[in-house]
Amino acid sequence: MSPTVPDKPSLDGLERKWIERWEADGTYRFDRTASRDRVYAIDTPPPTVSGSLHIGHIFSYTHTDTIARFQRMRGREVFYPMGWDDNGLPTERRVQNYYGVRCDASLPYDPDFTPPENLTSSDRPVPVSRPNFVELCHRLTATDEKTFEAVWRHLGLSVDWTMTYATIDERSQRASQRSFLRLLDKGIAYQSEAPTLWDVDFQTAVAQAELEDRDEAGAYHRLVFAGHDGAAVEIDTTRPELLAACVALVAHPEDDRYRPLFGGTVTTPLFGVEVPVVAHALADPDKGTGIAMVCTFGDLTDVIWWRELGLPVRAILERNGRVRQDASVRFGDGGQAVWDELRGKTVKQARARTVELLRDSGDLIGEPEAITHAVKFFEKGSRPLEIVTSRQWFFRTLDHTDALLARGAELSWHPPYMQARYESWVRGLNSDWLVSRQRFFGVPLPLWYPIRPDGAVDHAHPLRPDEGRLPVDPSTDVPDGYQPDQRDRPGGFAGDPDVMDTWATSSLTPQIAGAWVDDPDLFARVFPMDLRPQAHDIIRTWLFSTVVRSHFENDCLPWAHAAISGFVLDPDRKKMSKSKGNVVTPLPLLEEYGADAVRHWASSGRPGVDTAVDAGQLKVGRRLTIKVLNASKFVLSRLGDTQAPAQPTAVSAPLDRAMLSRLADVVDEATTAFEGYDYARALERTEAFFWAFCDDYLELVKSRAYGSRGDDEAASANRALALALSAIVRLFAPFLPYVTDEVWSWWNEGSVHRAPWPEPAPLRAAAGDGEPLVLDVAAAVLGEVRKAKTSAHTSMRAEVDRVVVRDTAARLDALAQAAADVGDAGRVSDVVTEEAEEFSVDVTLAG
RNA sequence: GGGCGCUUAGCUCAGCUGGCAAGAGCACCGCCCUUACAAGGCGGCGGUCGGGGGUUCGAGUCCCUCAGCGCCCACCA
Repeated sequence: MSPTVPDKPSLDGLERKWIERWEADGTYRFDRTASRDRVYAIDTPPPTVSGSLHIGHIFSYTHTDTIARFQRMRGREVFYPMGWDDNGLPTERRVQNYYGVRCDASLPYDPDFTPPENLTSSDRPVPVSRPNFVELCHRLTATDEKTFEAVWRHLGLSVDWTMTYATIDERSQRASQRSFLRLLDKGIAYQSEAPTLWDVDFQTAVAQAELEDRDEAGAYHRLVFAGHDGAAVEIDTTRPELLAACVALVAHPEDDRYRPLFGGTVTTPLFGVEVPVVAHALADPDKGTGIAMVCTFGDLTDVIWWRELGLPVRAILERNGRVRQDASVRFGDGGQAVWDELRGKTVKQARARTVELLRDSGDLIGEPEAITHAVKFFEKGSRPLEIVTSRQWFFRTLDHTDALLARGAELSWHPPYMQARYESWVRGLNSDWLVSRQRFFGVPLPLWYPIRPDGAVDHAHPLRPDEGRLPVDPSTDVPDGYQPDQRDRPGGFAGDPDVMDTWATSSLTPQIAGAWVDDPDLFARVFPMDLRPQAHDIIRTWLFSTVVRSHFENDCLPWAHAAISGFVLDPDRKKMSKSKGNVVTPLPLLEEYGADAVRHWASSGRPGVDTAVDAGQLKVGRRLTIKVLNASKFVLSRLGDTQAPAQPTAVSAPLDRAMLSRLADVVDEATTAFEGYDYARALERTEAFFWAFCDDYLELVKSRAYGSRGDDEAASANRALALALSAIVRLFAPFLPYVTDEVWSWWNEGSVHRAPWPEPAPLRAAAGDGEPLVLDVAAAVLGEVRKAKTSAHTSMRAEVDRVVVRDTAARLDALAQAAADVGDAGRVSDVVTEEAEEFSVDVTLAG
């Protein structure tokens, strides 16, 4: 094919052109007839669509895309779907704000409902039924997904856009519910009425994986408990408002100060309740006064003491975080009056009032001592978590930590040290995986419960659907053997009101994308997958939970490799956050620098390494893409001028052979790097070669390629240029998909992204005995000539009378093989050599 | 408290299994309209590779130790 090169190559319009072409040609379409060994399957992270795309998304998805493109060029059929994580709390919050509504599950469905218009921030949210609310969630996520897809296409992700899924769609719900029921059969899923961490604003239970410690201002309050015979016991507490929930005092069994009290009782201040003094090894003699107040429940240590010491429950907080109206406690003298003061108050208010009362009664010793301490929060929450007792569903993980650690060791981690995070998480697990949530927009737990004749719900005997009925919504669907009018009636049934945690569904992305059970043929071709790409912050959630599900469901790892990306930091290397206002949005960058340049920046961030947004680096990428365009134009213009020989010309000139030999090494290095998931190294090697190729080789060979040394010499140069350009464009293709496909199209049929990845062997064959030293010495001498011209303030076109090169015999031999090219490139009339120990050059300019 | 990572030119970072007379880009300074490229090219300035020990013919590269920064984990009255 004779090259067709534009006169003035430009980046303008390239992105639109190639986005359309790739779509029309189905360039990235997955061929599902490919056998498993030819398939490379990627478990793409489904981005949360309830928000805007973040530069961090651009960063890590680009990493994945370079690997996808490399594998495709290596001949693998790449299974590269895209999911949308639209299920869960973030969507609920966005829908509430966007439409100005609030879900009220007690309302009936209103088929004519339309959301309020012309919202102002002062409008109170409109209550809507759960089905109406879910409709709005679907409506908004559908438009959000379109926006996201447009950005991904702009970035040039080689996703197969015919294969998308959403974590709330029917297929995901079916997979999620099916897996839940199977885990129920295996005894992995179980329900339990137990104290769990609870967010009082979102009014839902929260799992260990969603916790976040935050440093909060607090205070130690020293309180006096009355012992027998007028003795007093002092304790320190940060939560005096829980005094009414106190069920015991606890100290270390070896603590001589308190040993005499064990087995006896003391009386709480204010409330006058008698509580036991008990011993437990977890009590730390060095903390506070060495003896602690156990409340139901102030923190997770309280839960342990309560459980292991068989203490009673005195719960005083409602699920909304306020003190209950009725205490389940019999108080001593005056206790009821104190309670009356506190009930209905928030934790904060109750704390303040309690302290006042304690001070008045003389039970507070000294003043509270201000401290800063870590407090557990729901990662999306704004108030500290409380602990309340509720019925929840769990998946057993604690019994399986050894197996899960073994799975972690089986997985190939890139970079390897990320495995340590997984291990420390698994080793630190302290509860089973809590999967039920008291929310609305999620996959429902596929269960109902019989209602006994006395009206009590019989949670111990859940009613389950056959798998063929899935997905089901127990709030509208009816269990087999029941009629709709038996819902919530004695002798009838009740639907489980809860939904599953978002991770309970997104942990099945390999099964969902691979159409587990629904399409066994596809599933067998793509599962277990090859790659899970993701950022390091969700190792404990998404990565861990996916390993758990695959372990139980398929008895294998879900993928062979995990490629962990770092974070994107702002230009000052600070973590980005909305509150700091330093979040960089990707679209302006894509528009200013172009997708290839943005991808170039992203690809320069090495696996797992946090990387700063860097305008300089983006400019470099922009410059590189323009350089690729221009260098290609030059090379192809040479090919166009030369009569294409029937047989490819041999590469005869030593300089050409040297360049090809060096290039073959680069191909080797880039290939090895990519195989090890180090896309950044592959890029760095390619780029370094390319700039040297342009600055040195092209300049050295230009004159000869134009025919200054005759046709045979020109043919060698042009053959080498053609081989090099073809390889270079393909090496860059995973990083710079737009400019490479543009350039490739100038002299090739078909997309470069379906072209074979370059092989070193043909380059080595063409290079023959090529000695890279020839290129090195020639470039070094040319550099000295340029330096001389620069310091003489003359043009690079200035003629040079004479150049004397002193160097070792070996290097002078190498130079001799390229002396004519050096002379032409430097416009040197006479190149003279003298053997010497050290390299040096004398340049005598003409005139 | 345990663990992981980082510390190389003013800035952002490469330097993989030890051989480097220490690299790139940006920034800075200077030169050049050179027929692929002036939204460019060429050249220059700039570092005792965080500190201290050790192994070695040889250490930015391996070992020990200390310090600073960042992150992960932890039952944090």
